[in-house]
Amino acid sequence: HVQNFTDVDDKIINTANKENVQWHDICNRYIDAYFEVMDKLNVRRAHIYPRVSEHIDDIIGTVQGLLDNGYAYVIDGDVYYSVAKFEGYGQLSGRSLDDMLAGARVSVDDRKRNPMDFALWKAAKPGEPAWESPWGPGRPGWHIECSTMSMKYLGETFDFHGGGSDLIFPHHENEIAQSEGCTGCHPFVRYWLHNGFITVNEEKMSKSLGNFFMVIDILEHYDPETLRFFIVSTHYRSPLDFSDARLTEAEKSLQRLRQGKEALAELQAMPGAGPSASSAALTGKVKELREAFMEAMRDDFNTALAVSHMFALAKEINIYRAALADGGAKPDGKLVALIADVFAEMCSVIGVLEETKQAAPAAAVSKEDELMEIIIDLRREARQNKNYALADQLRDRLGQAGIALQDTPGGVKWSKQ
RNA sequence: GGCGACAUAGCCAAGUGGUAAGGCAGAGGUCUGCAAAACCUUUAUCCCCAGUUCAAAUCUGGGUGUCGCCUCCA
Repeated sequence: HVQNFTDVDDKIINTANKENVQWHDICNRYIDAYFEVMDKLNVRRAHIYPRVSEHIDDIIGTVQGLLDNGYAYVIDGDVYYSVAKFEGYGQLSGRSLDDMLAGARVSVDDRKRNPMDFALWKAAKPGEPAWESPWGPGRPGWHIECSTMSMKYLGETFDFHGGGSDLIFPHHENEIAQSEGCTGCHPFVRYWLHNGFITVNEEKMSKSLGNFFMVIDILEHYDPETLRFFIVSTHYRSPLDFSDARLTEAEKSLQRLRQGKEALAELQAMPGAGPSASSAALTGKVKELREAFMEAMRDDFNTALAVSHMFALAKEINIYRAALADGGAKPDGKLVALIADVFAEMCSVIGVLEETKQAAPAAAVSKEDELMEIIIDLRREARQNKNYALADQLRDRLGQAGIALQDTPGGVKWSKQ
């Protein structure tokens, strides 16, 4: 699982110039914040996080390959991709070059052979970071990095490529053209996974519309688990409308599963007995629910359907417990163990109500540890208040003192260098 | 204007040919001194019109509505 960071782009450069800091400081700030939030949401880490700035040579290699194969041309230190040369251009987004030109509202750069041609390499401008290349100093275009880095770590063809559905055109379309044009290998990607938008009041959440809010802000009002459950409650391809009412609803739904888990804990605490006719029937039912859950997940990650089987399991637990209470009987020990396994497995797949990780045995906490904890807390608070200057300052000064901070799934860790 | 997606109960949301999962809210019930909490039960014929089929929410055509892409955001 590879997830890349675009740490070279116009917005970063502009922000760095405005704040009079290095562009990579801006990147580190946001990458840190990203990890912090994803960890809270219980999002598992990818295996590799490549950055554009660390793969310039690879990117130059891809551009050169496209030039060699006749898919690209150089103009004044810029390198452009010639879309007309790539036969399958438009296939992913279901539009032809003619369609695009008919509806185009793009201002035409008459140096380009075709209005739809896009930049692979941009000649350097004053005040911008630049790298040497065979075409002069410059920086990568906006699509090439994804082709280069994904293929470097995953191969010329790989199984899944994700991204928002707004990236289908032109970004993913261009990725295909670049990758297949360079390698001659088809397909570049076997399955595309395009997620729907988060909307606010039925409108796409975006920076340009100004109607966005940040996860860190939402987490001031809702548990990370609630937010996660809310997101999972609909299929990933569908749009998801954000509102307090929806989140409150998710919170209540999740509460129902928590109750089921508590009822299960009660059953586990009771002395077990052997199987009975009714427990045999329930055992079959539980196995069916497990299979149905897995089948839903196998079918293009149908989380909404999968979750419904969790509710069904919770209901069975409640009914079983109630029946035992009425009759004063003991639960079937093997059945209870099965239910616990299945429930835990479902929770693990969905990423909610997981068993809290066994806390490390309370080792002697040194004064140093305590102090660092205070500093890390302060930095977290600064970030939450969007005081990034202070947060960065804290990190930098620790760095000067030879102490490195690192984001990990368990929180921020520190180490002496 | 070009291209595409979607339209299911009060709300959210599964379901790609065979008589509509689930959650929230609502209603009824169990429990409780009352109440709350919790649990159980319960609530739709699938935007409109026409067509294909023994059979359609699911396929086809037309209409209406909503959203998205067509931007150096990647």
